[in-house]
Amino acid sequence: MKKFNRSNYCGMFNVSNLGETVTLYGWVQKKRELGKLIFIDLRDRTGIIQLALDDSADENMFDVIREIKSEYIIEAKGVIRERTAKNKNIPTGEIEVKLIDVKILSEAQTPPFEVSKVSEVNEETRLKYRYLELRNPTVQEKIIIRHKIAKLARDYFYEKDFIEIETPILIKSTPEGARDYLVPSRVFKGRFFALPQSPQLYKQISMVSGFDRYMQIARCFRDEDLRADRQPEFTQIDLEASFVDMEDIITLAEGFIKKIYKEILDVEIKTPFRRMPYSEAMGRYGSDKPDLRFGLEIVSIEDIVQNCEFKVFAETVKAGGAVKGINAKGLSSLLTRREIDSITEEMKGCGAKGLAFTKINNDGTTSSSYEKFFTDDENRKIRKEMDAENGDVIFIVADKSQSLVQEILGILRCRLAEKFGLIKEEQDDNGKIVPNLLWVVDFPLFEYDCEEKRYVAKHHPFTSPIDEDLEKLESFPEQVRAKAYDLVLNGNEVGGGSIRINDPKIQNKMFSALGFSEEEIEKRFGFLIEAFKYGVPPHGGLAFGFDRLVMLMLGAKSIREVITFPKVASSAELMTDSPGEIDKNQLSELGINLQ
RNA sequence: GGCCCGGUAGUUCAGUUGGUUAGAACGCUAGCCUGUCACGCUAGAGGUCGACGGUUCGAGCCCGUUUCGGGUCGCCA
Repeated sequence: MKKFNRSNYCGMFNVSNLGETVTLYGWVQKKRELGKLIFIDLRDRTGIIQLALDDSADENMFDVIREIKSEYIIEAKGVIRERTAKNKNIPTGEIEVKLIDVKILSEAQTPPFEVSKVSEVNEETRLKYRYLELRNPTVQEKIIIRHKIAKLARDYFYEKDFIEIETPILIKSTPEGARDYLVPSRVFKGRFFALPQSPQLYKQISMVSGFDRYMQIARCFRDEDLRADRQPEFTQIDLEASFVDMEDIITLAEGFIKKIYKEILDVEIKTPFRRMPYSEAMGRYGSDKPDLRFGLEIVSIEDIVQNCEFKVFAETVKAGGAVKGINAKGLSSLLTRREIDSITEEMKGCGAKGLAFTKINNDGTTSSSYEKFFTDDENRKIRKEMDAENGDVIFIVADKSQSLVQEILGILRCRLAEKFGLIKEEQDDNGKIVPNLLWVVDFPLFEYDCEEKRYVAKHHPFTSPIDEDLEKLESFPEQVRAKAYDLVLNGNEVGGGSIRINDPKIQNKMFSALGFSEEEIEKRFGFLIEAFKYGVPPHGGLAFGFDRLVMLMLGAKSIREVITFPKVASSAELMTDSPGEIDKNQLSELGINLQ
């Protein structure tokens, strides 16, 4: 057996290598047999190169080549030569390798689908054979770009003197926020570790320790239901720094986003990014992560309808509720009655009591679910307020909950934009699509939890209030704004953080506003409070949702595309069939008895 | 937990008002083929129509249940 050494990767050769004798390793993408002339497309992670065998080769070579099938892994030795017939569709299409020797390194069963055609295959099948799907260059490229962004993150933050610190995966459960994944303790029967939802407390402790600037590409876990952009385990680019304010963190983050877009996509992003207070985002777009690439802003019509004959609207306003709408500009010809009905049903599914509409056709005729209850004057005013003209469709939602009305209209505007292609992408000077970036700021510090009947931290309990709102912390907690900031990219939350509390008095007020007892504080966060007693620098940080960021940069439809081994909606992993069953001995060792 | 969509050869799909033996393409197998690159030609194998139950003389098709996958609302400090 000859000892071969790899010359280079398949995709790295071109006409400058003519005449070179090379040794290649790769996967057989395709074999084309034309009698005594045989071609093989050999694939590795850099591309494809054609191997050629003609009757100048000896009979043994033909015997080996005839054995070779799709996805066999081979070692091929040959000479680079110019092709007789060139293929302009592939980068190596000018050249081919005239085979001198070939060896099968691994045979392969016929794969359940063709690696080159994975885009046509059902996702369930692809995920079961994820390793085959990942052989596809387009699929593989996303994982490689993910790697490149991770490298850029390390380069960028290392350069700025951030220290990468690993924090534990087995931690203490602090049941606030998302559901924890739990890990039973063998030694302490009946007690459990939790997997971190984020390294939040550890990164703050590392500030107490004086590391000053922390970064970690951290795996996080949340036992909640999945979405197209949400997995139960995901990765954050996690940051924390001491002696900084919100502006420092925002500038730092903007520099990072600018860098990765430039390096990966050659897109020029302008800084600073736009900022918008939470109240404005909710009021105009019905979302704390508004997509500003299209209009359809929310319009309030409480003033117009408060004294109208239509009781649903008038009484809602009298009860302190909201009546608001959006104008689906120019969509009347696309929004058939059936379409409107189906949208109405969908909005009901989101919690709307109903969805009132007025469709103004291009010829000026209208159909409306509510105009008959209003005077001509009132209808005129509503249309004027909505800026409605021929070709438009007005949608109105009424509810005693202001925020529900906003949120429903927020969902509606996104659905309409998506369905009817209303999104207008901005381009940079080179015609490349620029993402729409936005900081949402001035978040409320608290939000009221109807189920628990108490205030809960909107961000987390260590988020600092805005200085000027401090005095309201006890009197009007719902009015207190936080030094928190979320980064929104094309209507997706891709990062968020805050300046933390480092004054024990404020922290205590925060806890009491949250209704925590002394014992609860001690039990949940005792170690952090204790640590802070020994001195804590002013600090704050931010975490980017790494998977989501990669997904959006690559225009992927699902976060699963940028995670090498993702989970499906039920949170199962199809390739390994996890979670798996545990045998009785393992369970009894842990002191666990299943019902 | 709610709502919506889907499951038919290995893969992607078609399958008429419910009616004989469920089709096509790609892939696969065998044979032929010296410039292919979506190679071509010939022949062939391959199906518990997701599962269970019901209606019917008869079910891939209708009904119910269930399972798996996708989307979404709730949820995700």
